[in-house]
Amino acid sequence: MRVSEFFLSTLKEAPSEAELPSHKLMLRAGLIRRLSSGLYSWMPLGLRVLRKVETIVREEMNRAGAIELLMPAVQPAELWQETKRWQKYGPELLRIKDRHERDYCFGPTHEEVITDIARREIRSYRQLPVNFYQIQNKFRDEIRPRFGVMRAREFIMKDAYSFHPDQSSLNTTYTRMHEAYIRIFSRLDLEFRAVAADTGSIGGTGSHEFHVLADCGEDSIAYCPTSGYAANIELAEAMAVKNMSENPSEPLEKIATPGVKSIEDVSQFFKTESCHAVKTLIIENDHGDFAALLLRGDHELNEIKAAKIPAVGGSFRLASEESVRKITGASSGSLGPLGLSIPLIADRSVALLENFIAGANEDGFHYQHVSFSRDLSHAVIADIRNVQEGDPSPDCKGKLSLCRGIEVGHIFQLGTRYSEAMNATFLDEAGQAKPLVMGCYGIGVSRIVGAAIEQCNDEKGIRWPVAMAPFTVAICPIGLKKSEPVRTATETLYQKLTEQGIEVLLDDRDERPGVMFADMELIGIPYRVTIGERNLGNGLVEFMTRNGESSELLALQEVAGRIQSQITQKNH
RNA sequence: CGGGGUAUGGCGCAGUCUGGUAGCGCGCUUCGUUCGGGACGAAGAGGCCGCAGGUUCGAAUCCUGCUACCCCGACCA
Repeated sequence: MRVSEFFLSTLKEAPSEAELPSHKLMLRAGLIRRLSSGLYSWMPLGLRVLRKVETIVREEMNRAGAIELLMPAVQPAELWQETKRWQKYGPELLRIKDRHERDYCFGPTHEEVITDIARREIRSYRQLPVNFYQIQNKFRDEIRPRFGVMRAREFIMKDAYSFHPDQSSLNTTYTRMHEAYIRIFSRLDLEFRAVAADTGSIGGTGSHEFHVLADCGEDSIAYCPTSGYAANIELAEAMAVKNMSENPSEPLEKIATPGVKSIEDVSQFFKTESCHAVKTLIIENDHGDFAALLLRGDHELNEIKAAKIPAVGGSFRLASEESVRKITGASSGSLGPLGLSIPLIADRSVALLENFIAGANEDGFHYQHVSFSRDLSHAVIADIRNVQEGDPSPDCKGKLSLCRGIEVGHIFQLGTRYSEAMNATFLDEAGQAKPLVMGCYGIGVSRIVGAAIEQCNDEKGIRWPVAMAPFTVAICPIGLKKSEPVRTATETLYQKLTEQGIEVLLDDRDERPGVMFADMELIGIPYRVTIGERNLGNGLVEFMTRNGESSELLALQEVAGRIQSQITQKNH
């Protein structure tokens, strides 16, 4: 491709809408342009990258035995009503009406549509297992779209749905998809991690997420370098941890603590560490039931874990100040577990405490020397906190570390949740109708592009992994208009590389070298060949890699071979 | 949804407090000189100052309402 026949649109300064390095670079390099909040056009250069990602995803899905199809983006409300998700999915579901006032939505995901296809098409166990996938635009009306293409409202997703006669067949496909995902992110040359995950609102029996590691990631990942354990912090099991400095229990004592409210105040007042205090959270669930959650002062509540405790009863929020007063007789800041008549749920680490401080449920008073075993033996003990750096790994083989990740893939074992709701059955060998067992597997294709830049950039711009670069090599001829030898050498090389199937971007603009170099570096082309009269006199051209590791003079005839060997080297 | 901020040419910004013919840098067009790391000179093009009302002889500027976009938050009693 010649720049004169392509469309490059680079900016020296990033538009003020962008904050994140990857977002700024995508705008500066002219990969995307914003239409509206969370809506982006893919410009020609960006589309080439997107297609690269799509191609790798498609190849690996095909290799893993999945079959491509394409479903409508707009879906009728009736299907969503069958699974009750028309109500449950909430405001993220973009609902639209047609001219007859009939309800539709723009699909945020396609379980309903694919299950509808399956119940019409699949009759016999002989047709199973089968795994369908598509690469398609989705729309999710995010609370707060941000980071450009990374949390856009309209985005491109690869979604696959598998159907099985039984769980063991699902397990086989699930494992195969897990392997396919590892191949995909490895081929894309990204630093990533597969982690055990919460199944969230989609539900089901097992789930893994794939995260591209980056500090700006919106997810926290807990992993154990020694055992290989890795899980989303939402799921990672928090083991009970004991305070080393714990003293044997002393008699309960009520202390006047005027103005002492937060855990920080408490530890200052009592001149101790926050791990010797317990915080009491009064929560209210969707049915109006209250409960008290007990956490060590230095620990954080994990809402997802807590919502699964029967005594909590599903999703919840902190109780209002009035409710808190009605239940405890005190205002927040003096709350404690003693004497409460609502269910008590204590974190595992709280249950080991023998000498802690807690509010007295009387404004301006705290207890010290509370003993869990003596005073709170009636409480439910559960894992309701987030793991912390240094916590023991759940497999007892090391200590956990934390890092941030961008979720680019998620696989689920769905079971029969959708097939039962939509009556999607097949006949087994005995002629019995059974619900189809399902799995689903998503990859955020457009998000991968942003995540890759977040991971691969420097002060000059993007540094694409070869696998997703819009072009593999840039040719920058110096004095193309003036110099006959430069022109001849440039055309010869361009022809040769093109014939070899290498994707070349020839900068045939009549620009000064600095402009060409800066642009090619900004848009992140992995290799660059500079052709100028200075070296051409000796039959040489300059070959350079984007990472700056090497810059060398090669004979013109050597270039194609060198690039070819660099690429194959990369693929191993 | 709560809090904060912004809106002036394609991009980045000044001008608003203190009302009086809309400016700077980059980019763009033309010509000339340059040409191995974002050149220089000259001449140009391009703006409903987010939208709607109001105040005023006069509004980018003051007042009211709206819209769009960005950031933080929606765990810590």
